[in-house]
Amino acid sequence: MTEIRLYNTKTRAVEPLEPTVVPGRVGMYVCGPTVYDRAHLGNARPVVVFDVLFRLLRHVYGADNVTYVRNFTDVDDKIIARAAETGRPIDAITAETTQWYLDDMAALGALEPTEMPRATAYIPQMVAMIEALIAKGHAYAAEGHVLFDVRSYAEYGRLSGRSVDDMIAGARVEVAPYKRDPMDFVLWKPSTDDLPGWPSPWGRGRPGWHVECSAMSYALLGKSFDIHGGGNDLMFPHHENEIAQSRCAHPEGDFARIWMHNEMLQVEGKKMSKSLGNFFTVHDLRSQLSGDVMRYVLMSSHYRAPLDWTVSRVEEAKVILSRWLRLNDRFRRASLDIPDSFEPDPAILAALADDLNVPAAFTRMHELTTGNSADTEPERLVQVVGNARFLGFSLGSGTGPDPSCSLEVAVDRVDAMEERLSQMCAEIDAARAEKDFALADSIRARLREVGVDVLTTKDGTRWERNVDFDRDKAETLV
RNA sequence: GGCGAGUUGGCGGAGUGGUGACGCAGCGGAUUGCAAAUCCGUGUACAGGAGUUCGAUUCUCCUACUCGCCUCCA
Repeated sequence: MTEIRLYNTKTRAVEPLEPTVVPGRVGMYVCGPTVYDRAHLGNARPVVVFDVLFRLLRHVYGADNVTYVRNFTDVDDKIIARAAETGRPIDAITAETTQWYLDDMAALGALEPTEMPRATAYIPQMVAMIEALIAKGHAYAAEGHVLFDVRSYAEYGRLSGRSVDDMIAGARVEVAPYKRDPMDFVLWKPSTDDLPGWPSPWGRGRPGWHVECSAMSYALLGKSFDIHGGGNDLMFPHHENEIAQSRCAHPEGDFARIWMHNEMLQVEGKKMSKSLGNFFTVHDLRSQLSGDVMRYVLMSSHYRAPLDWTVSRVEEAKVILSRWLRLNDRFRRASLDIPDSFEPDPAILAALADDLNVPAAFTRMHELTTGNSADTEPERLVQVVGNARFLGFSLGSGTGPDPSCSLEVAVDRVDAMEERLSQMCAEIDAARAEKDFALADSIRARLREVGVDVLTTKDGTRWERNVDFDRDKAETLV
């Protein structure tokens, strides 16, 4: 069995994944979105990173032996603020945003996690956890709030390498009169009648930011599980607080054994922000780029290194994806299939198992997709398409500015369109035979326009889609 | 101020104690009506300094610079 090695933030070292909580089974929790707005590119990075890991885990341990939990935080002050701004009900905002998120992440080729719990469905579990923390002397109620007592947990700050005293010295903490220590954080806060709230021993209120993840991971994965992931900006305070809550509420468990953090995404060398005008949502980009191109860019540097999203990288990704797509067209033309027994390339598996070295996996893809190997064409095409799919690329089934339509619908539409494309290639051949190059070029230009490459071969003209293929435009040729 | 990450050829980006991936771009060639695609060929890179070593881009220290977190954030 492939040994998977992962960098553990907790120990600052790469270590083997040893699924021993439940032997042979892996539990993974990744912090999901707070649903109040469209997912941006930065939100997409961890989704893709942990999707690659999820795919690897499913391959190594078997799909039924991997539980991947990614939550939706649907109670939060940002959501309340959004409701106030727009005058819309909170439920409508969270439901809509949740669906947007699922659509956008699917476009990026991300598999749905095994479990996608919503925070509001776990309020009783949160209350129970808070009660346990109070009972064990790790939390206290004050003025309708319940706060976690950071001084009661000696290891507080260990994950992020900070000490409580240092952080207080940093002095950028909110000092509320009801806090025993400035670093204490809120587990529960009171809600006025106009705010979302649930009954609790401390009055009507709502959970603080961090408890939901502790409560949901405990409910779905238990007191110990293998992997916890998220962006490295969550390391402090979010993950630190999760650890404190979970370890104090369930001291008999380990909570997460391996902590993984992806580095931040930047845009053209700067932090993505609305004020800099370099802020992009996945939804925005989907009108210009295929999900595969976005996925490729997001996978093109190691997850623990910063990723700079730039125009030139997008262009480079298009070149690569076009090549893969052309090979995929040949694969389809040859009526090939990926056999059930298909095994991903050993070099790709080894690269991914080595702390998700996706760039090294791409190197192998480059070897498979370039160079002269005409004598092994069918085999090679199966390798290319099989491995690309393993890495989460849809190769055309989701390509084009409208990747959202279902595969089944797409197949029928594509068949009629493909016939037309072949017909146009025949027209080019006829024109060239009569040396009517102007006509041949004009037909070629029309094909290019919809994102189809025209290949001049000894056996006549052929078409292959490139990454700019636009299904809707191609339909107009029929 | 505290904590952390990083600095590899024009660009992107792996990796290694012993002449140094891979991709994009460029250049040359094949092919082509011209292209595109494809194929073949082509690269004086490891921030600076000191040290360890037979030998360092790879280990150690220092300097410079960049970036992130410490506040909502993936």
